[in-house]
Amino acid sequence: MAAGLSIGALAERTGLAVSAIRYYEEQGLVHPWRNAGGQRRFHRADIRRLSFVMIAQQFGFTLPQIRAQLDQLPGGRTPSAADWAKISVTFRGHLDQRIATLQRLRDNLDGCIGCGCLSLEKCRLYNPDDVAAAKGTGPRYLMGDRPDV
Amino acid sequence: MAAGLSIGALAERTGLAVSAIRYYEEQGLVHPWRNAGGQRRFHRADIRRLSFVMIAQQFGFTLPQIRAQLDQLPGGRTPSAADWAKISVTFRGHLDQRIATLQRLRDNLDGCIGCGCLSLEKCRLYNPDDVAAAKGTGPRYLMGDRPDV
DNA sequence: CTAATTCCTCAAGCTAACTTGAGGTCAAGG
DNA sequence: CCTTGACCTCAAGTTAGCTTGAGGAATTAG
Repeated sequence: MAAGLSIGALAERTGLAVSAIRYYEEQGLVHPWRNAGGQRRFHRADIRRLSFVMIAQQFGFTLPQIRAQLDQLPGGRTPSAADWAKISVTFRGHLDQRIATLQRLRDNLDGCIGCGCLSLEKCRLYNPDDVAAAKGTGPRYLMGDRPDV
Repeated sequence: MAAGLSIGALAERTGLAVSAIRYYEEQGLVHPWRNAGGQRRFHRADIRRLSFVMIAQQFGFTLPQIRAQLDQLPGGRTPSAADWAKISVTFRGHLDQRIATLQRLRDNLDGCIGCGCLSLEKCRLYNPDDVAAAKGTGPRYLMGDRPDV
């Protein structure tokens, strides 16, 4: 024991699939070392790291975005509560933005209910400033509420 | 003229790519007819239909979900303003739900800032009731804020 | 009438975030 | 020591929402 967690143990602690953890390593979200036999060993702090990944995903962040956040954690030592709190504050900001955007959309919708104008050029919903308009040609993944890190 | 819009014309009016419109037809979101030469012809009302699709996507709806909404429009005649307004009301409901969910998440986050507990089992963020917990094995597409039509 | 557009149908490719499978190695219990 | 179970790598498959390309037909402008 105490020689680090195996990938299976980490999977059990986090609820993630083993394959998912391997994938996260590939994406630079965790950095396990290898034991003599070539198997991955993880710090216990990686439980927290992966939990953060799961939460951030629920908030709509992509893995590269999450990686950027995690990269701000100290490299040498185990991250402290204060380190995590700093990241949480950033998070809170993004959350506030998303809520505000949705509320603006809702208000616009309210203005449109009843008028049935949904498709008119004048309609603010049709081309809201909020939403990153026309990425390229089509509406490819333009989900307006993706946090824009 | 007046014999229906060509796919190119519709693309120009909506800002969508021609390929996207063909794809939407395949998904049952629009139902063009064919002219003598086999080319697609669209109703002018389809501009509105496609605009609705774009807006709904910004709200995070999937194409099947959007289709379900559109299928509620009258089949025989051109949808009236009242028909569209009815759909808008449904929309408004989903929006309200999403906003409420995000606000709950934010409140939970506030409770966690400073304590650095992000990964503890006790943390409400770690396993919020709101979020459809563990779909299957991994966190595959569990974005909590997808409207759950 | 002809050349340039536009349109048609497939089939295949793309991105994100993983999963599944094949074929083989390592570790732990009896 | 041997067997079982956990682990390894690498390639390919999955879903959503489209795009791109090939090869060919229809429409339209001059």
